[in-house]
Amino acid sequence: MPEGHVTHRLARELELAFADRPVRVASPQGRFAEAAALLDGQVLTGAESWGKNLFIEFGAAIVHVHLGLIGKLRVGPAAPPSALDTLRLRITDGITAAELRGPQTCALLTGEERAAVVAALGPDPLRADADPLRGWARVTRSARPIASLLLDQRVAAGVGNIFRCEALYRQRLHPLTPGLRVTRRRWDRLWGDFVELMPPAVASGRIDTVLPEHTPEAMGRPPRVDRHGGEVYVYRRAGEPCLVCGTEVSAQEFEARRLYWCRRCQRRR
DNA sequence: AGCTCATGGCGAG
DNA sequence: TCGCCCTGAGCTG
Repeated sequence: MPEGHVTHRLARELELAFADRPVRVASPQGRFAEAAALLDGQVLTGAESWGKNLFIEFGAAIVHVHLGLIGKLRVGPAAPPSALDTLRLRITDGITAAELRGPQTCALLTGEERAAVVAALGPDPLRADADPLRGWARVTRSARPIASLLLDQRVAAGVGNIFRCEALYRQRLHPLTPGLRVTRRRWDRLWGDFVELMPPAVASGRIDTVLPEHTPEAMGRPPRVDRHGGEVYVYRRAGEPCLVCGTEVSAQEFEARRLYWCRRCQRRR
């Protein structure tokens, strides 16, 4: 579920539903029970996201949520919760309810601790104050492959496997290109793709990366949308024809994640 | 009913 | 580099 667009979207949804109102807070599963009891009945003062981290604020007390690979936070009309054994956190005002399951992190933080989490992150393309040069500084002095660097949250906070594969495709960059061989111009364009693609993903809840001239319809093929809901060039399309050149999309395990690319459009150099 | 995999990240070795 | 954590959807049988 979770690249940066998801957590930013959730922050918006939480603010819209609960900001400046007292809420009921509970942890039916029990693992967050002590903190939940402390926050129950308090005013939810705001919600903010930084990369893949979500901060839900109750005055000075901050709930830090990181969904990890399988975590989900669903915000919707309040209804009796099911599967209480996995329900880590529930926030409700009686009208709307937010239900958190399977997070990698759900912890109560002080402002200072939150600042430390943020300080460990690189620039977030979804934040207006992001400085892409901080990411560039790491890329240009690293021999690590660009595919590895793009998942490093110190390089670009909030970028995950879909945005990584898709931005590399859009810039026709081979995933294993060493960072120090990536030119400044190419980095600017990669960053530009994140800045261009991520805000619409926050708004829509899906990741769309395909240019109008390359959509399956434009190429005379049936529409093809990934399970995550978006239209993409290579992500999870192994063996299918590249939308631009028709070559079978390649896939390979790389650093415990699946990497997708077109060996013809993204040549090594 | 069971198995596999997933848009992450951590710590041990 | 690997194993591990967390949950549930989408397959296979």
